[in-house]
Amino acid sequence: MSKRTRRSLYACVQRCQFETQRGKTNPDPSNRHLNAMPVYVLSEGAGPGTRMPAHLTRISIPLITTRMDCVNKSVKGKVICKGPLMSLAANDFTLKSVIQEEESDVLSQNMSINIVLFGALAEEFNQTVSQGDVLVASGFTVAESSTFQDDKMHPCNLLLSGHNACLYVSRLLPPSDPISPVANKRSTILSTEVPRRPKVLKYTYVRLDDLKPKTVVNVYGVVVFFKPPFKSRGSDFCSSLKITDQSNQKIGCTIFCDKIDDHPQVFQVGDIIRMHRVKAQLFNNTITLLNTHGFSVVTFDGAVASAVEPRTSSRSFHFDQEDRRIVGELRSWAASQNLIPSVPAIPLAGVQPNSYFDLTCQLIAKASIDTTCTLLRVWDGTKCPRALLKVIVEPNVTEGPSSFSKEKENLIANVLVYDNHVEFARELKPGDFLRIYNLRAIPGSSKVPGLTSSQSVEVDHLAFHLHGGTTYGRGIRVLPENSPDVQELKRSLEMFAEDALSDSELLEVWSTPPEYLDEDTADTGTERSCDHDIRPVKLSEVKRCNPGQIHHVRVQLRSYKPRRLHQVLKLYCSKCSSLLDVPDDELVAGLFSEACRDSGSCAPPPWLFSGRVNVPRDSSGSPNRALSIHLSTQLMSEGKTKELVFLMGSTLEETRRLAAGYQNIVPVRSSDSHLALLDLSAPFLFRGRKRYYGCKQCSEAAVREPRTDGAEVIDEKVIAEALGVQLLQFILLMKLELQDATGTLDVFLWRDAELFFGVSAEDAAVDQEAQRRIQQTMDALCPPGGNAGKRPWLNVCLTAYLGEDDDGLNQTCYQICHTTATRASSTQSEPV
DNA sequence: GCTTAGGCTTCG
Repeated sequence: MSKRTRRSLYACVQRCQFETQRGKTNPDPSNRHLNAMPVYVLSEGAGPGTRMPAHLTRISIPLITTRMDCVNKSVKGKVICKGPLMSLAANDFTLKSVIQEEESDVLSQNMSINIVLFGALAEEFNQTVSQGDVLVASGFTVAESSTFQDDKMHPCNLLLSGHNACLYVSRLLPPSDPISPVANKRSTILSTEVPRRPKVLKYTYVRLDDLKPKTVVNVYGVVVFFKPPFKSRGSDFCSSLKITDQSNQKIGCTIFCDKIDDHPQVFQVGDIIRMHRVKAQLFNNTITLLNTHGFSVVTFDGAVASAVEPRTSSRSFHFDQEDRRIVGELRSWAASQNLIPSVPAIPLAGVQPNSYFDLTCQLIAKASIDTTCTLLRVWDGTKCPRALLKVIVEPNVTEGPSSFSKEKENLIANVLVYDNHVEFARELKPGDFLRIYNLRAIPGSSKVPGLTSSQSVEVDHLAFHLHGGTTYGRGIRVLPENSPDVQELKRSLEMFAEDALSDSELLEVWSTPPEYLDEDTADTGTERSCDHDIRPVKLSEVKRCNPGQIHHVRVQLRSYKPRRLHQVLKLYCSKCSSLLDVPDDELVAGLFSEACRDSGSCAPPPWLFSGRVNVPRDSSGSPNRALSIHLSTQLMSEGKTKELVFLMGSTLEETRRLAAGYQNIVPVRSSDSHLALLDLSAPFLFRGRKRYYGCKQCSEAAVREPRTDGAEVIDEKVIAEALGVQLLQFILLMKLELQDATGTLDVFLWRDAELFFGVSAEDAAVDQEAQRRIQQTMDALCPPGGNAGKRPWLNVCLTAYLGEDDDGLNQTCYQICHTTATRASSTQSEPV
């Protein structure tokens, strides 16, 4: 923007304020052109809100209705369309524009709305507002949209005219103009208006080859070795670390703190660590670092692609763009140095006998065997191909459930922890997520306490031992709920959620301890299923806390989005974390007909047998077509002709019909005379009514033969792996507005959405019953058109975490976890 | 308030 335009805008603001001061109210629309109605242009770079009147309550565009009370309400959106200034009469104008609510994470219909401006406001809007600007409107009225039938946009229009109408406009500062007058002006305002702002501390970090003995410094480094906190002979826990940086110096660090929470949250080699106030000291002629008074530590995941999320128990810590930069540089440097171990974490399914490995798992139950040995019963959702050691213990010494279904029993590993780890294990609770470091898999071990004589003759089983001592970083860490590893683990454990919900044994693990249940549970719509030992707090208190904490709240559901429940369903890539809408049938059908066009002749690979199949007719009597199919000769020889076919030249509808007769259908096309998969926007696999999608970014898709190893079930995972497809996961994503006496809070429901609804996202994609259940749950928690009195009170567990807003700035986000909607008793048609 | 550990497998 030029200086000149800006001056005129400021003039406009002043003039508008002048008009406001005169306090004229002019309800007569014929006079509206006489008034200059305010278009306030806010400081560039700052969002609207910086100088917005505090009495305005923002209302979300999808929630606008003609029945709403518009007094003191505001609406915010980006100008996505600006119509021409139209003349109604001499000196009277109107202008139509479309604004859209900017919600990148939650999409809903009705995110855009027409706004119609009249009189001088239309003129000013025409002169000062551009497409792309973000504006906040207030003093509007709501009318039915006459164009709703045609544009399908929003059933309402916003009308802005008269004295009360007001627009606040903001636009971003062009990055190429860093010393523009506005930028200068802003900084002047800041320094004069806020002179007592606390001085921003600037931390300096010493490179690891620049450490001088007896100095107290701040350092950054990449962890190349660590021992999780262990009890020292003194009064503290001790963490032992070795870190390095671009100087390639490797420096040992020893941290003593009496609380484990204050120790560095290092979970794996490659993590990035920042320490403030550590002392360099000579020991054996080598520099080591020790924590000193005022010590603080923050750690980060070391993966180049992961979010820069500080891990700390500190309630306040300094973290800015400079830190972000340093972490990024250390990550890329570490990646180039191969510092991150090639075998990061091994699931139970991948354990090799006689190996040492780190296991990420959930503790299901534990039992003391004797003073030097404790049994931890854990699972990670994968099945170890070897028979596992069985340990029999008395039910009365077991904490957590003592018996399980056969299916689950097969997934449970018995871990025996010895000596110093026994004390640590005492603090663990069933349900905890753990990483056990340097666990050893021992084949055929027979001399185990608690073994029955009949089992001791079994020699082909694997035993897991955590030997005494701390060498090689041996130990156990409780992983925080928000760690990506835990989230991934939970996703795999959720595969067994159906068992879990019906298993009485899990109720033992998960049920809320009775002392924390509220008295009036009759009216609650949700139940917490976590075992956090914390008291419920008010939303205002939640907002005052730093991210990284868990809160229990008692709230009502004020609103939610998206309102259209099919939009709740998303596709998620666990590798690159991208989130996609599920493609609609029209788009998919288009991709199929496009693929039909290039289904010319091609030479299939030798492992495929080619044939033709007749498509079952549909009721409309469409022509009977024969399509090319290809079957794996290996599977054919095993008589499994229905298990997997590659189908060419079919329409979406035909594929859908054929899917009734084949377990797995992979649609293919001809590309440069060889077989290829369709564009990955289309499902790469049809399994009955279920469709599976792959990530475009993370897949290297090609038609390859699945390794089936005889008995193995051919499912979407086996096929995705064979085809080089990174399988996208169905997830449910919603944004809920919670409310209690102290205010409202926007929270996400995502990670535990399946638990919340008792419905799997995959089922929600195909099963009307599952969809109905989600709808009924939301209707029960937030009755449509109902008043606040009808909304049940909900007991909710919230996790606060650090996320990034659209501008890459840190923002505290909230997520509902460990919470289940109770089967609504208020809805009549609830299935049993 | 002071000390603790200061890597480097394996009894069970």
